[in-house]
Amino acid sequence: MKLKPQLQALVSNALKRLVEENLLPEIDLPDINIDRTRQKEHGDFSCNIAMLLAKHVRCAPRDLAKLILDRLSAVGIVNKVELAGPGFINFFLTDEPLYQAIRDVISEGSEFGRTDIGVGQKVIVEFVSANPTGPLHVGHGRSAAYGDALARLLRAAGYQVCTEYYVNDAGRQMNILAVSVWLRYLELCGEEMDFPVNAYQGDYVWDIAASLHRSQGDALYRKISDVFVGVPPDEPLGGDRESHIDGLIERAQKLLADDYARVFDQGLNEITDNIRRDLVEFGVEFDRWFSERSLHNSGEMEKAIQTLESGGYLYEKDGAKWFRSTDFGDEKDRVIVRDNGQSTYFASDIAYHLDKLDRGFDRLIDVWGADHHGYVARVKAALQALNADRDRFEVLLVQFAVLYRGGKKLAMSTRSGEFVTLRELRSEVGNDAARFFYVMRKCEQHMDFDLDLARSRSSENPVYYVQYAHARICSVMVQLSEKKLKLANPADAKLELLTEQHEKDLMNELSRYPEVIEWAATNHEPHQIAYYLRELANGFHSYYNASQFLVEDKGLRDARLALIQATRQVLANGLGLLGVSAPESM
RNA sequence: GCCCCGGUAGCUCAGCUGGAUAGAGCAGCCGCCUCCUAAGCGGCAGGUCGGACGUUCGAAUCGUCUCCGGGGCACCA
Repeated sequence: MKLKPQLQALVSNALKRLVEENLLPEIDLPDINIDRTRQKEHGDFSCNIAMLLAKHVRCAPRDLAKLILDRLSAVGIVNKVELAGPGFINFFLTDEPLYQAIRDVISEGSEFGRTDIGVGQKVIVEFVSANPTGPLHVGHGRSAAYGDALARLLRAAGYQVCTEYYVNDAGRQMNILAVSVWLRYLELCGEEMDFPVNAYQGDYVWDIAASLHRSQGDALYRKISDVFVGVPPDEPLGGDRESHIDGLIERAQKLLADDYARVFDQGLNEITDNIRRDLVEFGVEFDRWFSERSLHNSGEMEKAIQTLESGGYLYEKDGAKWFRSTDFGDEKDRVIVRDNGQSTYFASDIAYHLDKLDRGFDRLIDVWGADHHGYVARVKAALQALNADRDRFEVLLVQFAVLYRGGKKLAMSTRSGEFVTLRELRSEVGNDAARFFYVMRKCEQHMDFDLDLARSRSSENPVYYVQYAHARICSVMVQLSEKKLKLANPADAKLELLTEQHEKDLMNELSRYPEVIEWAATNHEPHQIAYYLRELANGFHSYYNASQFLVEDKGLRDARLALIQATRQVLANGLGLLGVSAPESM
């Protein structure tokens, strides 16, 4: 059984006795905090309940602590209890829980650390969901690494987790991509033009146009003079970039008619495939890719709008249909159907989140880029209007990652095609370093991503530190067999032979792992795992430097090997949660 | 102007929902390989926790104000 709940029960029982003895009034007891201590002199765990209650019962904290302390019943794992400082109750434990941790790791293996706080709860985690208008860049990479680690963490905490990528395969941006592809295609056919400012400029557009040209030949060719007929001028000619590109979309749809879908789908499919491959190579696989278009086709979009309409939450203004989101705390009302009859992205977003709720998820978690924070209020507003519990919906905003190379900041912009892609990052620094670096920072923290540091295969690089600990342990086991020695069943090891301080410290770290998972999962903070792993690795490296594992004494040797085997297991489990490999040699 | 995020050691960041003397990595300095991988270990040095006021027995943590940096405020996605 877990340690903290045991100690909580102990304190809780003592408080009940005080109430029975009329030394404490019957009040609502606050949660009893049991914390790991920072310093050894304070024992293993401490409780601050006396200080929290002192004021309510008008009693000096230390006096109250003494009363509680005197009523704590004796429990096997508690060696000693002390009253300390302004009123802390400090628990000193026996070594038994430490040994138990090792036995647990050995018997549970890759399952060690799992907790049950999420059992029975279905949660969907949506992340990345980048528009299929270009390759993933390093910003998406952070969302991918974070979202994936979060999903793994929630699973480890017992939640039933579904991961999903929402594909924006409808809407204006996709039309802009289609036009960009088609214009490049026309250029491949020999036409010349001023490429629109607002079109996608990246080289990948050429690639898509080229494959279109290979498969379709000149079938999609139209005279360039026809294309630009009646289209408002582009920005460089004194016009407006938005109306210019919208005009081109209209012309393309008219001139290509049914063939427009070919161009559109070529762009969509090629980029989506590319994104999917990128993510798979990065170690991120989604349970489902959810198509925005499917919401249009299934009628869910229309249904969502209807529901809002009949609830009286919509009104017409300037030819558009508005949602009264200000009624639910948003700053201003939002358009959901434009005056040209097109529904907005917001409209499909409402339908999408409604769909998630219909699928029976208890909690919806969305991981968005920080630049989307303005959308949180309106989506919550919509869900509330539709009688959904808005608190079941949670958005985690991932702040930007800024790349540095040679101490210089790298500029990025999707539209202009100037960005570092996730693929480039991975090939430069490797998957492991990329994922570890991404996940080392809490998501709401702006991140400076130092490429030189991530790339360096040296001691400066934090990811190797943890991996090295794992590899070192594997290497010890290799040495063991080279010496023709064998480890008996580690479960039978005489752990009481582990008396050195480094050994106790390391065992203590191992016993802490399930608590770290629980904390990290409830707070959606995978970075806690990264920090924990660093501390665990540090505990091991110190031990390694101080003691020899492969000693003559078989009993001691087996005990030490059981300890480092357990350490290896927990390192592997933790790295696995972050999507980082645990190499057997380096 | 309004909203979100950040401001902690030279640099990059943790800091367990308000606790005991604020931590780590890197950079700097000093030590440690006849010994299971030195991608390691130990030590030294380094901080007005942006600032002010407030709440509290107790504040890096909570509240208000303020300064600085990033982002967002579309009939774009």
